[in-house]
Amino acid sequence: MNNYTQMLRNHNLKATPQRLAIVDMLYMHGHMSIDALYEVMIKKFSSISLATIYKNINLMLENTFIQEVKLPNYKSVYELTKESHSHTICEKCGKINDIILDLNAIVNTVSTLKNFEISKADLVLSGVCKNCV
Amino acid sequence: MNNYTQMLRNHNLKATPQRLAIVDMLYMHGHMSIDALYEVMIKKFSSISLATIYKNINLMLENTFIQEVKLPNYKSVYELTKESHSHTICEKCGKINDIILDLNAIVNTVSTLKNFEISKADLVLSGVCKNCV
DNA sequence: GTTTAAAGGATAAAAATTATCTATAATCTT
DNA sequence: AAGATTATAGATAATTTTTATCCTTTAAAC
Ligand SMILES: [Mn+2]
Ligand SMILES: [Mn+2]
Ligand SMILES: [Zn+2]
Ligand SMILES: [Zn+2]
Repeated sequence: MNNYTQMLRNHNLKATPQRLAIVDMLYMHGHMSIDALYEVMIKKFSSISLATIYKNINLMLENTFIQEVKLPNYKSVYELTKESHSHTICEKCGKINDIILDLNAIVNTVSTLKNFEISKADLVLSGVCKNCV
Repeated sequence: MNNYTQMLRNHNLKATPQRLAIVDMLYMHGHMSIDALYEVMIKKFSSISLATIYKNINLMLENTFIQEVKLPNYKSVYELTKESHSHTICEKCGKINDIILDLNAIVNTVSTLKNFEISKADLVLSGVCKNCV
């Protein structure tokens, strides 16, 4: 019994094959839109319903198993929750990459300057990746 | 003839009252969702169609008169294009604020480190504003 | 004022997301 | 291991969001 099975059960969620496959796909592909997820899932479960994808994505979001990443000009993608990080997205090829950046300086500046208690910083850097120049 | 009239005409867009009102509302309110915009517009134009809002928002986005701001847990809001800036959003009251931050250090780091040519940096800081602590 | 091209409003259509319902499968209990 | 219990998958409908179409009106050019 793998750790995602256990993790799901700890939240009173049944470890169904569909659910574990979603987690698996997100683990393998990194960032996936609803459509992309449905496309790969239908190959494994020929009769899976799109509603099942939505229901599970929303459930996993509520339980913070996964995170939504909102991107300029693109549809949202979803990823397994991991260490807080930023994203780059290539405007040419659409490739999304994780990047761990130290935003403490900025966060602290804003906290003191604006008296704003920051709990989360979402940063997306758009541009052109090295493969597309 | 105000400057937005001229600006629209320069892009071969007719300066209709509806269009100018949208610009006006965005100027006054700062950041508005489609729904919020429709709500205030219907007060001025009792028979305005929601389609008109969508059509104009999309048109103005294409012409970069306005920008879309994607926020975690909220619907997108739109604002007049101005100097590049970041946003704070209060998780308690939903208030969105502009904040001008120097992201050059980070942008440069990523550019050289990852060979990624950055054209835009979208940063949203979520937390609790001073009025909501 | 007349012309013409674009835009507004009404409405339908399409796309995206959520809700409902029932059979089934996962987990719990014994 | 068998039976009881409960959540969930899948089918489908409903709702919500966004876009397209069509015709009339209006802004801008002449
Ligand atoms: Mn990521
Ligand atoms: Mn802003
Ligand atoms: Zn690329
Ligand atoms: Zn607040």
